[in-house]
Amino acid sequence: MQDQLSQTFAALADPTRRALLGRLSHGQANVSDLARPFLKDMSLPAVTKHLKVLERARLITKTRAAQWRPCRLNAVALKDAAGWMEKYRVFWEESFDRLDDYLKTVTSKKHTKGRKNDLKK
Amino acid sequence: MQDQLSQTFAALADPTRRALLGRLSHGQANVSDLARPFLKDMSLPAVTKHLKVLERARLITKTRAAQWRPCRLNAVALKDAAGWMEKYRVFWEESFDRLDDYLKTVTSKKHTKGRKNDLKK
DNA sequence: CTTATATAAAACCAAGTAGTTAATTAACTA
DNA sequence: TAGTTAATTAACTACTTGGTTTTATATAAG
Repeated sequence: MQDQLSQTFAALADPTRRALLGRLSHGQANVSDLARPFLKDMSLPAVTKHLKVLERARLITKTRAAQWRPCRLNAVALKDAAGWMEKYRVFWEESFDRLDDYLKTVTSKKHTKGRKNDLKK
Repeated sequence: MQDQLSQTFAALADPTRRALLGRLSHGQANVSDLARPFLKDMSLPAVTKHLKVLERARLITKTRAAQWRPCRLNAVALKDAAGWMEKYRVFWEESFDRLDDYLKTVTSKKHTKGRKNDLKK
């Protein structure tokens, strides 16, 4: 993976990782705390790997305290991802706007060729 | 991939696919129109595959018109993804809030064991 | 009926992902 | 020093991804 935005979205494309972020939104935690809820489903190294993905995507930061590795949420990358999505907000904010936009698209493509199809709309 | 949200984020984790969505935000287009800007970098089947990823993630809808396949943006899945991110908005909205949150986390973990470490903060 | 156009499907490959178990490192504790 | 706890690393496997080239299908146009 190359660019930051792709890395962020890729890191979010996994329910385990999203749950880890959810846990960290309540406060910092070290690896075994974070892993505990998942140990019925997967091993500790699997969680460590997920954390490494989140760390490389700069969604969390890991520090050191004795043998523990406290992790904290880092929301900067989330901000960028949310910023990218903002451009599309207008497309879901009201469904009648989408219809309006659709009609504009159709008419701008067709208006040199007559308006037969307008009957249907 | 399993859940809708993961599928959405995974589909967004590629610059080509994000550019395709960007193009579709200006109006519907068929496959070869969409592919044109990318044909220096990759083949047409590659673009078709990207479109299929977007389609399975329900980010676009493909219809039929003669031998063309007009594609349109479908923002519902984007809405859900943006909705998920909303929970984290508070973590990037102002950096001093993050520091405040951090301090609350630290003190709630340590206040039963004395406050020796508070000197450092 | 033949040919050109638009798109999809098939078969393949290299690289990446998500998991495993086993071994290793590092720090505290007795 | 020996043992325990926390976490990482290594080696391996199965699956997925993103690309390729080649082949096929469907529609339109002569």
